[in-house]
Amino acid sequence: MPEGHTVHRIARQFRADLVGHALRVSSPQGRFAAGAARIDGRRLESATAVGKQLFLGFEGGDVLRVHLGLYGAWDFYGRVSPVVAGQEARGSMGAPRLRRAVRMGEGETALRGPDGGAEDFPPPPVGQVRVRLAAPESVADLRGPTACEVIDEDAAALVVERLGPDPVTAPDLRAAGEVVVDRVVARGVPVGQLLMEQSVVAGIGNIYRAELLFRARLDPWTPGRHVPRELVRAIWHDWAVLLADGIETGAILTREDLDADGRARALADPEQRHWVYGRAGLPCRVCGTPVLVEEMATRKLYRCPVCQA
DNA sequence: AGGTTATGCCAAT
DNA sequence: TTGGCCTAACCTC
Repeated sequence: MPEGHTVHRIARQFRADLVGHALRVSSPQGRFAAGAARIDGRRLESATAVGKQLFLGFEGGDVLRVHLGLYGAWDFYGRVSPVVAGQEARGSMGAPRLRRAVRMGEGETALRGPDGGAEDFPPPPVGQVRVRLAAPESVADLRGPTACEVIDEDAAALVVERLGPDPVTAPDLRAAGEVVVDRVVARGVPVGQLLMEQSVVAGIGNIYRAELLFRARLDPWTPGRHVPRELVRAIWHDWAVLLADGIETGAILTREDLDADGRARALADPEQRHWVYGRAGLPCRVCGTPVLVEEMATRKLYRCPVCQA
């Protein structure tokens, strides 16, 4: 269940271990057989993330576009290089998975199953694998995506055009922020809903939405046009900060009140990572008022009714 | 074994 | 606004 930070980490993993190699592309599950055949044997030239979308550019111009949706994930096997300096590599990215990466040698990892037994390489596909991308030393398996298709470069550019700015890919952070401000204040829709609209700003999901609004002490139900431009600007820059941190750590940790030790504890314990997300009924960490959970456009919305008044 | 839930999004109504 | 997609973990029974 990825928000923007996960997809950027996946793009990094591809750049570290698969870009530059001719890939064997298959669809063990069978549902993507035609698409796989189209790019099988070609060299992977690029891997880029914009918002929650991943674009894998192949020799010849075709692009594999992948969106993980609610429960998609990539599993990496074989050589799984650290994505962030000094950080152990992980074998699974996306929805929570039982399998975990285990260090094997200099920057090398292999996956172990729940039984702890090492698997051989390349491992037989387990379960519903939509696509397997295989380089000589590294394999990436995709399961449960909401979108997985081969398109040409023009179509890929069109998808990106329809997305709002992403702090990682925006050429000018400040200018991109003004685009987001204009799009938010032009609408009467609640700001909590607008932050989740990928055409307004790309990459924010339900957790970052709840946490950004708490950090801004802003009521999610405030209509976009009633939010001061300066406050939208601040939220955009805060999003850039949280996204960069999420890419580094691989976790959504939004508690700016924690010191280094507190951060380390929160990274190990998901219950300590957030201000309000997933804390319905628990006391607000600032004022003690029970955190509210409501529905907003079919998604759960968490907020403190006192701090975010 | 079966039901529920999830960090998402689209088409149909 | 509703239902569907699609996968796996995490309950409860």
